[in-house]
Amino acid sequence: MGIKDDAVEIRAQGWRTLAALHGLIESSMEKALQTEAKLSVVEYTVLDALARQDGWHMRMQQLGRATALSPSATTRLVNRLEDRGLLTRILCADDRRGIYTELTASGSELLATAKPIHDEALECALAEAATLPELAPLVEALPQLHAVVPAS
Amino acid sequence: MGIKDDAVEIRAQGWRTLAALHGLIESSMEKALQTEAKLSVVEYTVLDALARQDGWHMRMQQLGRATALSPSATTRLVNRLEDRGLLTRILCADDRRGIYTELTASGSELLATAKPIHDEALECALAEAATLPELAPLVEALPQLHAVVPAS
DNA sequence: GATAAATTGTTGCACGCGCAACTAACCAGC
DNA sequence: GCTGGTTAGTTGCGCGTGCAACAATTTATC
Repeated sequence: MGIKDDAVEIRAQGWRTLAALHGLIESSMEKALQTEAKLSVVEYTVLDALARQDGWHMRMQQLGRATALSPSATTRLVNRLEDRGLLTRILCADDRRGIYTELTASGSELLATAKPIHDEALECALAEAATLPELAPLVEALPQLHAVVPAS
Repeated sequence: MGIKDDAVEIRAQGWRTLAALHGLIESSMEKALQTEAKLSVVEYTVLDALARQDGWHMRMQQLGRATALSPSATTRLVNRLEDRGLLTRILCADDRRGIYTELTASGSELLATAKPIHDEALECALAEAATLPELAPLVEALPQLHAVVPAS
């Protein structure tokens, strides 16, 4: 039974580390994006996700899953961004319940100016986290997750 | 310059994975703890952190850092838990600005009943995440972070 | 084709959060 | 001891979020 308890404790420890690093990055990135681009982290996430689809449309539900947000929060998030002219709703023809969203020109423009801010805040937060002994292992493990397969 | 861009993109990818996994775990654990123990995730985190100090006292500020919460949120979080009789404020004598918090008996009791719920929700969420190809690598990397050094 | 069931997205409401401004207590320097 | 500056914790306020209930559309069953 000791072995099983160990597994539980190891998972809990990993989760605490994950949550701590997430909180550190998110809060510092939130401030940077908010003051320099008038964007919250989730708003940036949406713009970035839409841009990454590149011409492909995303439904509200996919947006909700990509941001871990409830349907209602997704609705209002899209409302805010639409009111600012950063994206547009597109009723899709084959399923009239569904709603696609698409970046506008000023949306991709704002994303382009926000990306360097996002990237720098991320690098900065990771550097700070690397100095904390309980977070350093996770910081070092992150880049190795999606290791590039050496070109053949 | 391509190399530097790669590093930025790899960091961003790691951050997206981290955020996605965090959101998945947090939202599923939130529901479990909320319905079965009337506790939010942060509230559980506080009780757990206090219990882990085991007799040692924590200041509000430390609590705020442990939960990545603002000072005001920390105050109200402690208020809620104190109103429910789960912890008590203790004015500390040598610095009369500082406030220590301590688990009450019913606080540790509730924590004891909530821990299995927390652990099971975590295991369940990790299992689900392991089935998603973009999250699986991080799920597998987590337990290895604080690897036990083989006894010499 | 009509009805039931499931799915998609939107609104009313209460609640927890961060920011800014504030009070209280400590800590220089003199 | 008193003044200026810093730190710890608390409140007012606006805002974003989840939950539950809802309207609109699709899909299944007969």
